[in-house]
Amino acid sequence: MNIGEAATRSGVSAKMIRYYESIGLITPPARTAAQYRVYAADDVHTLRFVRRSRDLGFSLEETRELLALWRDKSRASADVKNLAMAHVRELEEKAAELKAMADTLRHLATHCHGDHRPDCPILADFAATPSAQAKA
Amino acid sequence: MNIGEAATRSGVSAKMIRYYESIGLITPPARTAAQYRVYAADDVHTLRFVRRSRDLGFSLEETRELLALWRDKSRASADVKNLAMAHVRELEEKAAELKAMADTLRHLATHCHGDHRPDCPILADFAATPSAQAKA
DNA sequence: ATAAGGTTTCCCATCATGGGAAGGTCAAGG
DNA sequence: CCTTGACCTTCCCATGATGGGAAACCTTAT
Repeated sequence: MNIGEAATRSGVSAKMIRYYESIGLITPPARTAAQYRVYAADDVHTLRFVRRSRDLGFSLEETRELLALWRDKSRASADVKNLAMAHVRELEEKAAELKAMADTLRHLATHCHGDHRPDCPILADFAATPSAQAKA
Repeated sequence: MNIGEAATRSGVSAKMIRYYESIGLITPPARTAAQYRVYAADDVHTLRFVRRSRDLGFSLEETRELLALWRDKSRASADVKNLAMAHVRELEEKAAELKAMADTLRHLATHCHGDHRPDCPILADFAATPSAQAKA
């Protein structure tokens, strides 16, 4: 199948498939006489794997490791679990950070009248010295 | 004061100060005969404002709007509040997304032995067809 | 034969930040 | 007066993952 079909089937854009190939994440497929890339069903599996990994927030470098583990039939499941749990912690940290920002801002907003008057504690906080600021 | 001192006092790197100037976020300061940028105390306030805005997850474009509102003494606080609350919702959405990813992954990991054996439901899920996957 | 649509490579843009080079400047101390 | 070191200047490049688009080529169906 051509790259377009592989893209549709895997949910990875053709643009990204070429990019993944260029950085060595996936192996270059065969080519037709006219240089068209030709993919097999198995390549679509790999692409779906990558897609899934990306959807779960793994970077391409992490995805590369996961792919290697996936292909290594003799790897220990502990290796996979460690990588996954480390990632879980990162995700949870980032989520907590965003939540903290939202909480700070929401708190500031509750003290803002939100009417036609100009004075607003949100901007006042932004302009204040760091020591006097609401904690993020 | 020179850019270095402004950077230290505001918590914005000299590199970023120059960048903010280049994109018109902040106004170009005066220069010495030798082309050194000269900042006033007020410029440091502005930089701190930007820093604070960034720390709370606003993009530079959003920061630009906030700065404009800050400087516009006649703006309605409702405008600020609307902008802030829209951002709060964005932050909370992103946080929820990350949390969902973490939950999915954590769930998959609980079913992974995490020992020397090779079989691992995490990778199995990654390789599965989308319809059969744990929900993110 | 021609048109439509797929494919190729290549370059550019995003967003916010950092790194580093090559060169100019300033202040302190010998 | 000159050197040294710490600043400053501009300019270019890199990141990470993705998209946009151009110019050229291929394929397939009419």
